[in-house]
Amino acid sequence: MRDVDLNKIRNLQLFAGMSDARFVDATGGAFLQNFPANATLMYEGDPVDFLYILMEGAVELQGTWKDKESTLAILRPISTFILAAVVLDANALMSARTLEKSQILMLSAESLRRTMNEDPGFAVAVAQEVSGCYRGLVRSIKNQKLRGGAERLANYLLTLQVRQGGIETVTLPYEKRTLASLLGMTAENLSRAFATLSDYGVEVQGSEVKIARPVPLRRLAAPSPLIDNHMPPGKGTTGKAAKEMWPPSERSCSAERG
Amino acid sequence: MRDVDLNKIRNLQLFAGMSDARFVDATGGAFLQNFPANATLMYEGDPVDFLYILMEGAVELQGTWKDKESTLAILRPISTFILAAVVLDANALMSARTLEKSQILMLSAESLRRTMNEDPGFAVAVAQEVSGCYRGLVRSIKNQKLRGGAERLANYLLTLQVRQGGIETVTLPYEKRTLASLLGMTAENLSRAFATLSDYGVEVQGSEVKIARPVPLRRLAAPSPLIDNHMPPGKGTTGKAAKEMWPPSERSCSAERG
DNA sequence: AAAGTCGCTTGACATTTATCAATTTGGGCA
DNA sequence: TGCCCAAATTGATAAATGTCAAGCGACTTT
Repeated sequence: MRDVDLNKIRNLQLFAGMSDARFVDATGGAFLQNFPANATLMYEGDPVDFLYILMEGAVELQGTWKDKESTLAILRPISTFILAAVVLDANALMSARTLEKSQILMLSAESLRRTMNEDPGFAVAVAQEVSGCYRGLVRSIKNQKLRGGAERLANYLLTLQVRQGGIETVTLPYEKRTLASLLGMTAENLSRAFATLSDYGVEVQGSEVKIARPVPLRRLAAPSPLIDNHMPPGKGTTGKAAKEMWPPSERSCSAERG
Repeated sequence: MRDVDLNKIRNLQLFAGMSDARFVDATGGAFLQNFPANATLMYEGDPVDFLYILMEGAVELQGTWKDKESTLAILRPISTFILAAVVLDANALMSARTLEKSQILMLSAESLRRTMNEDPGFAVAVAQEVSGCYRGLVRSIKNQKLRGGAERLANYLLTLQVRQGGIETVTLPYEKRTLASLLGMTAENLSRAFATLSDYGVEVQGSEVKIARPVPLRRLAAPSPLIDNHMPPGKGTTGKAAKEMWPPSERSCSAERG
């Protein structure tokens, strides 16, 4: 295990408050693994022996039922995954596969559970990280149940725009069929949703999407901080918990209750 | 604060490993509140100052967007809610309202966060509880994205049957329009979904639903432990974490990978 | 008991989404 | 460069779901 790799995760919120000695102990059996694109890391139902931390590349979490499958989330570095299963020593509920060549750090689940019991700060950090993931899923369900296809796409584009620094032309970070599955629709319907958004100034060319008229697009999308996380880039790259702590909790929102 | 009430939550997994002294400290500012049916406890977007624990009654968690609303979960005693927001000191992402006359215990969020930092066992218990909630949401999203309306209803009925002890005739625990929203459909479509299931031996009379021919219904529903939690009643009433620890993690599920 | 309310159901219709088939596009590779 | 394959798009059609309106039935209120 190269020190340079461990140092990257040393800065994660998850390990922030930990003493060096305990960090070395917790990451003792860790190893860094390289995977090609489209490698399945784990099938849903599998027992979970490791916490995975994506260092480079991209990982898709998906669910399957009766020959159907759906993408539940797509992760970018640096992200942990299947943390909840590690905490509960339970089987995975989602499959995980790489979308690109990826570098993934694997930490012993058992060591981490032991460390949780020995290091109060670490247990708190884990609780925070899982809480962040939980809130991400709440957003995802609301997005899915309350919005139609074109609305989900419009909001996806606006969120992407924020994450890419607010520029006019955003770049889709993965294939359209993957995006379609993430947005809960077929590839065909994604094409049609893009066509619908052309009335709102969305111009597509390959993976480049120009948001020519943001105002009408925004009116259609109606993004909400209670569904969409528009955290600016660079603010919270150290975990899902940090993403959910932005913006700082505000008092008295009664004016917006409608 | 009556001791008899505190004793009920003393037995929760969440407070299991805690010393009596610290328990008294953590629950210091707690109070038990009675609410009528249809009382809104919290609007989405509100700052969260308390952890809520439902002692009696029923609570609906719902999300709103653009005049649409959807039920995300319905809780029965004894359940905590908005724990993730408490952990992160963030605003609520869901509204909460009572469906029936309810008794709810409210614990100071700040005290709990302090206790997490002081009591390692408690922090671990919180991490486990949130992990259980997280996995419940993963199941919910898979249910929503992978199944059609009639399939969701069929699985709901089968899960209900297990929870009510395996009897032939189950009782719907709340109004059909609420159930419809929970299942992600309109009340009209729920009626039609019940009509569809009549071909599979489902006979409805008011809130009584007779599952006359379980075998064909099961074939349609195709329940999966990776989506549906068929934990038998009485096994894990002490929190969402316990619900997710059942059944015990099994090694080698490769035969079922398909 | 009559009137009214509310939840549920049913039918007709509109909209959305999925499916199937046929091309077209575009990227990787010899 | 040109070939080849997978991805993306488009059209036609089917299935699922939502919407609107009417009616039924149980319950409450007066």
